[in-house]
Amino acid sequence: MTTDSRLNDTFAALADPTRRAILARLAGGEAGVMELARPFAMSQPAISKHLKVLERAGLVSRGRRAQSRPCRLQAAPLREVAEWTERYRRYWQGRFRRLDRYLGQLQRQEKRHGRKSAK
Amino acid sequence: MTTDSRLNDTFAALADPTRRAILARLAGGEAGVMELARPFAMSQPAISKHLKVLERAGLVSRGRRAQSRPCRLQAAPLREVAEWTERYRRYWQGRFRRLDRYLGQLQRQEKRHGRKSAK
DNA sequence: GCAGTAAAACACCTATCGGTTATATAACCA
DNA sequence: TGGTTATATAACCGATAGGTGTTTTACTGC
Repeated sequence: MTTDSRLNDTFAALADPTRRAILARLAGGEAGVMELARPFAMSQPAISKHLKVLERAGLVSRGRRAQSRPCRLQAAPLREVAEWTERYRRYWQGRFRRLDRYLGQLQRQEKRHGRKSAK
Repeated sequence: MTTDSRLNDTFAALADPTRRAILARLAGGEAGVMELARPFAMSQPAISKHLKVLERAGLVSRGRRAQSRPCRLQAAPLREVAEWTERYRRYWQGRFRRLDRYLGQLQRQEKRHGRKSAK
């Protein structure tokens, strides 16, 4: 498993709002499937599937505690996401002013004699 | 468009290695579709589709320059990703030692009188 | 052993994804 | 005009994602 292929799974897992909400909930402590499912208008099997996706991505791990199989957050893959994103930080920060001005210029040109207003 | 729904598109766009490679290439400066397609064993329409996904996510914008429609990186959505990820930083860093010990304990218990070895 | 409960597994459906080939469009050049 | 180049669009395809309802499995407590 390369970092790159792990990023595939991680990003894919994070692309669903239900799954992000589950992670947010788990940030407050471990929880069982029923408990995780409660806030959602969704069946228990659906939540189990989401959990499996999160588990494959290494974002949650599971234990056993009576009949419950509590999930807990595993944040390591998020570190990889943060590291990947970091490489682009300078592009959204105020550096590259010269480039920004140039690009802004292009954009204005485009607007001026370009698209006739998309809806 | 809420931040949350934008994150859906952004994460989904980033979940594909071809698209991440395109972004990496664009970090070095703008490029046309043909140029972006060259390194991949993939047809030009496939690349155009990937670009449309990136464009919908606001990660690239496009100009016009003779017959070419040069793409350039728009990093703003990546900032949102970074900000979202940041909320979990403490979970992958060395803090929460107390919690970690507790969880490790649970895990050991689980191993001791748990699953009879899964395959 | 039996009843109850949490979760998983199974079978199924539909929509979307990621690719293809073929064709259309748009801008430039002769 | 007609040809060339760059890109987009359309139609199609197989695989997978994300749901559903129903059925098992695994554990607990009597």
